[in-house]
Amino acid sequence: MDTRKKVGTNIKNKDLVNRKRKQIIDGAIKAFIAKGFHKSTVKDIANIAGLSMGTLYNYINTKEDILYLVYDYMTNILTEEMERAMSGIEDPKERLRAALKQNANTIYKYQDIVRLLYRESASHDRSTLHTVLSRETEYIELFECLLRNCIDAQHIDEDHLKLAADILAYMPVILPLRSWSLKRRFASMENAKDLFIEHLNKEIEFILKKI
Amino acid sequence: MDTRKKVGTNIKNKDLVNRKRKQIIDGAIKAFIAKGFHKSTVKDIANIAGLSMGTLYNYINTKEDILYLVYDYMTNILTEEMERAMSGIEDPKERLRAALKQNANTIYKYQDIVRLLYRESASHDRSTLHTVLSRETEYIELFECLLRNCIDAQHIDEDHLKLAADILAYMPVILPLRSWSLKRRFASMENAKDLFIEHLNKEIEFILKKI
Amino acid sequence: MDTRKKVGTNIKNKDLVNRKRKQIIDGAIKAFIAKGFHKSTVKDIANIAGLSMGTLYNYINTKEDILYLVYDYMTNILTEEMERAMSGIEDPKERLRAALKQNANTIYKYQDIVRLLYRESASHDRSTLHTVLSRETEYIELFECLLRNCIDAQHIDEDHLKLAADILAYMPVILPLRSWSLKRRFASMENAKDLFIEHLNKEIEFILKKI
Amino acid sequence: MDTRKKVGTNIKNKDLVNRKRKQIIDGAIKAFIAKGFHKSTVKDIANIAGLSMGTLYNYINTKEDILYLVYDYMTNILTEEMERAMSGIEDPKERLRAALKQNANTIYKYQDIVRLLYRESASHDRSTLHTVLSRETEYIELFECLLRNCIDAQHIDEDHLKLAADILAYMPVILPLRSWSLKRRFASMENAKDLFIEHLNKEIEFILKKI
DNA sequence: TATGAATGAGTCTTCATTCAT
DNA sequence: GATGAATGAAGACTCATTCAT
Repeated sequence: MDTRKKVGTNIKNKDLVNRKRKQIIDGAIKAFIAKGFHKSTVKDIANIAGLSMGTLYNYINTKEDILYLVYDYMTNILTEEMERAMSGIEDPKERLRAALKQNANTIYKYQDIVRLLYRESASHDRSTLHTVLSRETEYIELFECLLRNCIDAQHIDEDHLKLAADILAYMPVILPLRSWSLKRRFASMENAKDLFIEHLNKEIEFILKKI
Repeated sequence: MDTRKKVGTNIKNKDLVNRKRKQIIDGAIKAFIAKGFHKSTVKDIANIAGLSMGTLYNYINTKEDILYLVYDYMTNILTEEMERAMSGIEDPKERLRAALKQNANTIYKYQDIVRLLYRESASHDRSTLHTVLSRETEYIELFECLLRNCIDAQHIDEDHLKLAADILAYMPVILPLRSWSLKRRFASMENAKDLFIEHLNKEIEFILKKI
Repeated sequence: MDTRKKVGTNIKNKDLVNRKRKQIIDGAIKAFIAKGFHKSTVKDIANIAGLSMGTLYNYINTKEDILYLVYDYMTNILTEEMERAMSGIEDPKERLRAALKQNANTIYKYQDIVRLLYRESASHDRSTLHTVLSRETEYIELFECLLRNCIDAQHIDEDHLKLAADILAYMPVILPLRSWSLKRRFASMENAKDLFIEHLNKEIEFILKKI
Repeated sequence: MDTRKKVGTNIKNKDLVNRKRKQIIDGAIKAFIAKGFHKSTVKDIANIAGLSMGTLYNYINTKEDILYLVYDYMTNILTEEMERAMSGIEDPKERLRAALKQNANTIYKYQDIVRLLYRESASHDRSTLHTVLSRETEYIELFECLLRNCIDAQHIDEDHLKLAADILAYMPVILPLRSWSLKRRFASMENAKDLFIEHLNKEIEFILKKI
């Protein structure tokens, strides 16, 4: 599975590429959050990123590349934060707990970006979309693996295990996707998030029993 | 709260408006599923709907109106199907079960449209977005009401009740939003859906205990 | 010179045609004054006139016909009012005075329409434009004739006579064309008009001497 | 009073903006004279100006901006030519004479543009129209000032002074607005213009006496 | 490498006119 | 004669991408 995609550039200096791309990503996130992908023009993005159009296009090939850079950036954060949260923990159940909690927290912290990426998932071109979906599956399988380690191998019901992984990985996305109603129905978004993590903890217990 | 929006038209004959709009909705759904909202031109939509551009514009004011018509259509289906599923059932718990099951089944049946509407939710103009989000909240409150009837009034923890409603209403959306990975990770989408509904049933039990 | 133009119609009944056309003219004037010729749609005009589009088009062939109907209506008023004002007056100088005064007063009274017709004079189609300009010349020649009767035939300087006619016919158009600044620079438009007519009277004297 | 309007542009290089706008103005004048403002498409204008549509739109925001650019161009010419004509002249009456003569000559020289601007004055958007009318008033006040200097302050009748300014500023517009009939009624347009200026000279004398 | 002006295909929307009922 | 729905050509404007400097 090809779960990475190379974005083309004219520039030789790798370091420079990384620095400028970070600038592009930051600008794009601001632009996309403000206006969405389609309503943000490449010029908007360049302006917010503090680059000229020509320079911007030295580091990408198409507007869609920018969306992918943001996607890649966010996915890396999610993965890294989760690994950081689990590092040093040995107990499988504790690892699972730590991973899920961190996952929810990261999604909450970056909710604007996550919401954006979900909404704009149809804006990737066909080949990028494949990469994105593959990477999503990879991410779910990570939870599947964590779950598997918590259960006696003989008793595993594969289907239930997979569904559990899917559901656990997916649920925190409620925070960005329903933030509007959550904000209105709870004291604050923070409050909703805390209640949700509390619920998630019980859910883990419940789910492990059912597999 | 204004949870409906009137779409403007030049046409006086109300019946005709309804008939033609159904045609527009059907065409738009096909077009949007094939290419997404932005990549579908108004001409595409008109052609697929079997109308001329001029005629199409006699029944709407802007391209975004078309998206709203689709949204309205789908929301009505969800509500009506749910009401149909509960009709005749008295027991609160059975009503809840029936509603949730039907909700999941409808979302599954119309997964292409639901996925579409989630993805294009950023394409509504500001005022329409407000309508859409208000209506979503209204929908969640419906589940809140169903849950409330299952629980002894004295023991209700309002926050947990609300969160439960949010989660239950939201969970089936996993079917359209993660269909790609579900398809790949399970025998079939149908299979994933059945497993999911099975899980949902247990989840109800679990959640009712926790409130 | 063809100083009239026939506007086509499907309708046989002449009386009906006249009645409906008056309705169209009234509606069109309201529409044109409010939005100008180009920004008024045929539908606007039909609505204001209290007709359906289909009916409207039974009495005209093109949108430009409507403008011509208004033009024709206004030109007839100008001519008739002037004739009425002169009727019974024998003395050439008095006839001239009466004509010029009435001309200014009519232009003032219908300033919105006159302004409109001047502004939209480029909107007539080529052949209609010819009619309009011919009719304008005819109108100026009317003043030429009135002037001629005031002067001893032997002393007439043809060029000065013609210029005098042009200027006298043209000057009152200052009222609609500069109404904006006149309103701001004088106590009222009415006041500006009175001053103007006063000036015109002296001007006649002055001009007659110079010819 | 805000008698200038800034037209928006994407281009940073001010010099370039001025050069390209002159090109646009020249092209627009040709197009508008040939077909009028409404019948000239933006593409027509761009083509005649030797620009691509995209480039054209880098120097303006709307089609109406083009009309305003032409208006601004013509108004500047009128003002500058008049100032040039008066420069070095001290005697108030001679200054007035020089100004009025130059005004008539400039209007005659640019009669196509002046006619155009009068006809299309309704095509400006609301806020631009205000600018245009304010600037017109400013222009009239210039004549008012010149007249005032010719008269003994004690004897000034303000109303007559203002009306005189209005009339003198307005009269030469007869040349473009009635050019069609003037051409037909006089040996040539040139001839009509000369007769008109001769008349204007006598008119000045007459008017100064009456104030 | 950086810049920003140039490009023109592509899109939404309008509206004068026609025509079936 | 009256109605109003249907039509589609036409036009203003946008914007991703390129390229000369």
